[in-house]
Amino acid sequence: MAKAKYTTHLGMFDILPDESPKWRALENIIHEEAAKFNFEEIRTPIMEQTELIKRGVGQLTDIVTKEIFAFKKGDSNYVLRPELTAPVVRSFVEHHLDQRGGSQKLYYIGPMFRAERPQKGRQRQFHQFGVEIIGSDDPVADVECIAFMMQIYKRIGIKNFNLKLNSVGDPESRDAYKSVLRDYLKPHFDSLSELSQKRFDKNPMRILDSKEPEDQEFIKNAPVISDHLNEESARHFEKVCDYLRKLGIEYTIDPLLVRGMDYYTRTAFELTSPDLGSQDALAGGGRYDLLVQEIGGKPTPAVGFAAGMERLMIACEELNIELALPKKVDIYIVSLGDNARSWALTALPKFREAGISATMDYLGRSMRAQMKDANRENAVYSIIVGDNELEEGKFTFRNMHESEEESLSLDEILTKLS
RNA sequence: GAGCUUGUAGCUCAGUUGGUUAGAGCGCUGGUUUGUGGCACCAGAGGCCGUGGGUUCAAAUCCCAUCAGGCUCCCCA
Repeated sequence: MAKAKYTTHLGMFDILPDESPKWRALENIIHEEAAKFNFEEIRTPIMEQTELIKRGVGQLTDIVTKEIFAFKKGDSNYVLRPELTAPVVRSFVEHHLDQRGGSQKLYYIGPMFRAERPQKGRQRQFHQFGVEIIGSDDPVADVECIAFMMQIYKRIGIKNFNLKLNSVGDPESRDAYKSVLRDYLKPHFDSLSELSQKRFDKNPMRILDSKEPEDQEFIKNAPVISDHLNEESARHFEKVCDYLRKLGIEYTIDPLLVRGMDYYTRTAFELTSPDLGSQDALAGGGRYDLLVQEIGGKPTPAVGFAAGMERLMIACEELNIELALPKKVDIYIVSLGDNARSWALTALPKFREAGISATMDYLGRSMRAQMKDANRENAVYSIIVGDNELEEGKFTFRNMHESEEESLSLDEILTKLS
């Protein structure tokens, strides 16, 4: 139907009234669980300085090189945020949040923007929730972060997933590993895919992530970073694994897990689901001990994750999980005639003040049509008002599910419902 | 950026080898005792058959172009 003159942009979608309750339900779950973890919400602007995203996410990442929506206005370069770790860190540095004391345990919910080709589970405007714990390098922080992430899926009832874990090492370990990896790949350089050849110098670890068929043979036998971690990184990683086991959180170590953002150090993890199809990552994250400094703050360790909300909802649909209860309204006032209509209008606030949801017909329809409407709106009770009822001061109070009626005054109805 | 694929009512889709006023289900509106919903029945509204061009006596149907979706690769949430 290319009939509508104005439409949403490619890959951007309206959340319509039939869908919004499940979004609110999901958001409520996130807020409630975050409160249990004592995480605090942070909200940052939809737009950031382009330079922040380039520095934070990494100049050479796909996100920055081809997926950002950026424009210039006056002397400023604006970018629609493609992720929230860099903006949260910016906020942390800008407002000296370290001065609040301790480590900052922050969470967020909101839209992100990436100019990709849309497909199932991938949109240009999509929504994430996530956590950033800034100021602790204790493995406890890594594990609390993962535990929160898992708790959301557990509470919703998504059980079918795979938590993949790896350590990408600190800079020292990583440099050592990179040269080992280059030495290993060098003899095969000409056989590598074009993309991997490009990555060879700047970021050879990303080659491990390659899905090009010609690379697979070399990836399979490549040296593994866990054999090249320095003592500190290795100990940190062991602790993380150990704590996860103690919490009963299952994981698999995936030595090939390398994440797309440049800022990750040491712990990296990804949660995938077999219910999602080709875009199977539900959530991903890791430690980024260098980012705060990169953005201009004091050296400060941090760890976080981000989870895709649309993907979570796709998984719910696959599993027939209903996030939201069916809609309903407590009272629907069916009115006949002008006097009854104005009575209805003035009765509505009395219910609402008592915490009872109440509505009426706005179209002056027939009684039958109003009853149909009450049914469609899933009214628990209807109140039928006509001239007879107005004279007697008693109204027909109908239980829509039981199909039982009684004649009551407004006060009697209110008492009955409270 | 590349490959595949689809465009017919608000939604999901039928439309036979091109042939009279383009169909169904759901949804919507009204009605079946003028004051009672869900079920059933009846009726109605709603389509430049994505757009433009071509072939033909005749095109939703064939051809070309174009636009817009969807899926996949890549990458990620």
